Amino acid sequence: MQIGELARSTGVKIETIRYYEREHLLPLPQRTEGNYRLYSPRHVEQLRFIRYCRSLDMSLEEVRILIGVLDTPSGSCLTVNALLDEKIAEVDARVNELHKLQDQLRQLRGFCQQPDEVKTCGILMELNRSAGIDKAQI
Amino acid sequence: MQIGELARSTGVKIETIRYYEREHLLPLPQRTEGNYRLYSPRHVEQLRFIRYCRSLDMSLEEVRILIGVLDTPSGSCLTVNALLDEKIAEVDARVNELHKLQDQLRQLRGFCQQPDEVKTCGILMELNRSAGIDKAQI
DNA sequence: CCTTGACCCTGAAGCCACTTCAGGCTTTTC
DNA sequence: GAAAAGCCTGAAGTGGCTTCAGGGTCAAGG
Repeated sequence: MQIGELARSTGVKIETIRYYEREHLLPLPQRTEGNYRLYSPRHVEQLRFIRYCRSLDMSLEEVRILIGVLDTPSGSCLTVNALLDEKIAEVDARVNELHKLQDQLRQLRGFCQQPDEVKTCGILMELNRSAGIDKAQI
Repeated sequence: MQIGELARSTGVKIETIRYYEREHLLPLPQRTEGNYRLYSPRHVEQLRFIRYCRSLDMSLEEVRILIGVLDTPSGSCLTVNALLDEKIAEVDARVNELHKLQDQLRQLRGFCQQPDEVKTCGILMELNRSAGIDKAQI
């Protein structure tokens, strides 16, 4: 299976596949006589694993760790549990931040209901005001 | 006011201030004979404005747009309203994504309550399984 | 007068996870 | 035999900074 087919069957761009190879996240594939990459089902599996982890917001470094763990089947999975706990905490924190951000943005939006002149636009006035007192608040 | 004082009084790193200057987000400051940057209260104000916008998750490009709008006080603020509406939609979308992510991560975490051997770890098994059927699901 | 230390300067490179680009080779199809 | 589709490499670009190397400036103390 050539790189194009791998790309189509996983939905991952060709350039990204080559990038993962450079980053040692995918094992080196065989090559044809014409120097084209040749992939095995094993590669498909590992690429899907990487993408699924990425869809769970893991960094490539974290994926690298997981792949390392998978490669020593008799070891313990403590690392995996810790990694996941940390990730959960990160996402929770980010959600809380974004909730606050939503409030602020909606409040700000309320300051200008219809298009105004710049100099009297409530949003811009509020942005300037908040920037000014920002330090005092914190 | 030299760059160090500006940094202290706004909580922005010196290197970041110089970076904003390179990016034309801050006007060029005067210089002393010894080539030190000299800032005015106007610079303090604008730097605070930038940081406040950044704290609202705006990109530097968006901040650049807002600064441009502010510099033409007699224009309309339609751009500002549109920008903010878009930003609100983005944040809402991101929050929804993260909520789904939270569910997935917590469910995954449930697959391995106590440290296991790698080959029987529920998390790793589930990661592999989900990666495999991922495409079929979508 | 000289040195120490705090402060400042520039330009370049590093970070992450890719994406894009330039320039060229291989294989298939007409 | 020529065009089109597919593949190759290495380098540079993205955003929003941060870090680094290698200097120059300035006030205070000995």
